[in-house]
Amino acid sequence: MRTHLCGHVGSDDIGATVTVCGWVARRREHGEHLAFVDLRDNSGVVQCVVDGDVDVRSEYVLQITGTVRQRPEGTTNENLATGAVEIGDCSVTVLRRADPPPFPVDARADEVDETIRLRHRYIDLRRERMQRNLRLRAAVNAALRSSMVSQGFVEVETPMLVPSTPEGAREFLVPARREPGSFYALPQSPQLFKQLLMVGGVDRYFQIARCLRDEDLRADRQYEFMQLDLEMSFVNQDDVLEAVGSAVLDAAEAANGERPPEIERITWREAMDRYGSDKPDLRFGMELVELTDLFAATGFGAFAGAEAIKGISVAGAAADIGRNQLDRLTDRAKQLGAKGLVWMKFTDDGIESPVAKFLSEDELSGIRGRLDARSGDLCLLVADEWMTTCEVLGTLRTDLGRPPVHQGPYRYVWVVEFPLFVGVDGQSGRPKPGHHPFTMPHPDDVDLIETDPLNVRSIAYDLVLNGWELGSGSIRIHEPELQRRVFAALGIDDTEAARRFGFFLKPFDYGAPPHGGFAVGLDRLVAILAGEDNIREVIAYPKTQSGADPMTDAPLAIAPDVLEDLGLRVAPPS
RNA sequence: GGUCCCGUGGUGAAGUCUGGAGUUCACGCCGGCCUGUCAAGCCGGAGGUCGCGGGUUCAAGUCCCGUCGGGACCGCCA
Repeated sequence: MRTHLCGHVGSDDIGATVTVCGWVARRREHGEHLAFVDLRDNSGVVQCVVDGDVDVRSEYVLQITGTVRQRPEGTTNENLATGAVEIGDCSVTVLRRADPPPFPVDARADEVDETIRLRHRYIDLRRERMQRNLRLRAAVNAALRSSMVSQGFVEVETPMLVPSTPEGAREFLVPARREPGSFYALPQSPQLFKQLLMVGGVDRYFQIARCLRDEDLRADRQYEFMQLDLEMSFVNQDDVLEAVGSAVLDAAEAANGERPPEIERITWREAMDRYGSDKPDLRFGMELVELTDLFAATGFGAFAGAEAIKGISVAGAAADIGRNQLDRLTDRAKQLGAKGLVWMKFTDDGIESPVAKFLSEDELSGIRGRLDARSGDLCLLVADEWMTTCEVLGTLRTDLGRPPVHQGPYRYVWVVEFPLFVGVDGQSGRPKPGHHPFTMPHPDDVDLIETDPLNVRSIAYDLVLNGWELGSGSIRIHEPELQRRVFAALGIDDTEAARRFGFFLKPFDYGAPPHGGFAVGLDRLVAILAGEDNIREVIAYPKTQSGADPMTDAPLAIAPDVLEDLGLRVAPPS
């Protein structure tokens, strides 16, 4: 139907007769003898000069045949890739008339209510931004797949109808028609299948896998999302990081034409200490500063005996942040679990702070020195348990200092040595698994499993980019004795383990190789590479925060006879 | 489950704090004029349940209560 794509018509084609197809992006009519039609397809826009009486409206679908020619002197359009030429002497075929679109099909739609964009997503997708994002996503996808294949990974598909397991995220359930009352679950990840592929001798598995979790949606979370999922046998942590890292850097290079530097590493403890987050954004400073030792003998009650006292310095913020905002920061700190927030403004006149009078000269000068505070800086201090102090200041750090996601540079970082257990279950009093219960403990800490579980590190690691968690993985336990000890710490005895994980662990007895793996969140990776701060912008048909699709109106009520067939009955609303 | 913000012709906004006629601006749409424009220009026109329901008031887009929808965040996401 066509000889050229609109965006590809150029000076090389001058004199040629071409046929292009596309949508009317804009038209400019100059009476009965002259009109300009900007025709758009996925490659861009080209100006066509048509007779004035052709009935052509916005978004009509046209086939245009004409002759490419240089534009007359002084009429070239620098803002258009094809702006040096135009298609003249056009004959126009209207392939489909179109109603006026509900919103402008150009950059102005960036300001349009997202519900309206999603209701008419097929129109939204015509826009350059959406086309660019979809293509970037496809390029990242292709690069990841190519990288994995070249590294010897085998692409294996795993089922979408899987057994329900009580662990982890809430699952979507699918009724089993042939067995009323029984259900499949949609996989929250291919976790158990990929580990069993290792038992099955696949050695190196990968999949660009769809995962489904029935948890509340966020800017970086959808019910359905994609992961580059992988698992490897006979490997240690370095082998996994190397494989994942080169795939991700290959993809980043494919997306932006520039290969990021090697990915640096930081331990979980250092990330918490310095950035107050297990997903540190390394693009900016404002690091947390250790102050605990300054107050070993303090007379200030709020600081006395605190496990950790830390501070951050917000350069030049003393004048900008008023009392009102400081109160809000204090509220925020309390919401996050801190007992309070101490602020200090360092000015030419000295120190302004509600607690200055409780602190000694040495303490004040110590704070100022450690935080390297200059006149005009605002310092925020928290004294609490170590974890709380770190997390609260880490959140305030990003609240106050974080650049927009599209602002470079890209700072990839591995966060390693996550704790094996995090926190304590309120009911059982037992520690809770940090990653999942099959995660390998750090070899140096194995003896602490029984004596000091909360200080056991694990061979679990995250990949972080500009403060977003891109993915996580671990080396898995493959020996039954070690697995038994970890289960014991979690309060799971042999009977319980067999009941809950038997289908998964029994195969290991037939010969599980040492193995480990990783999963990269594809939507997040693509969003950041595309400069979007919301993964919906890189998903063709995303759902709203309440899980609805304004285009199809899913989810919908189901007819009673269909439910009957599945052996289901809907309970009346309570 | 919770906190905060938003909802006004097809689209984006102003109007809401401090109640007084559906008022205004830009884009789009319809009609007319126009032979070199380019997010064309000029002239004219149409288009509204101010998300929905209730309340206060002589009077509600505006104040109060509820509800629905959207967004950001907390919880949740082993």
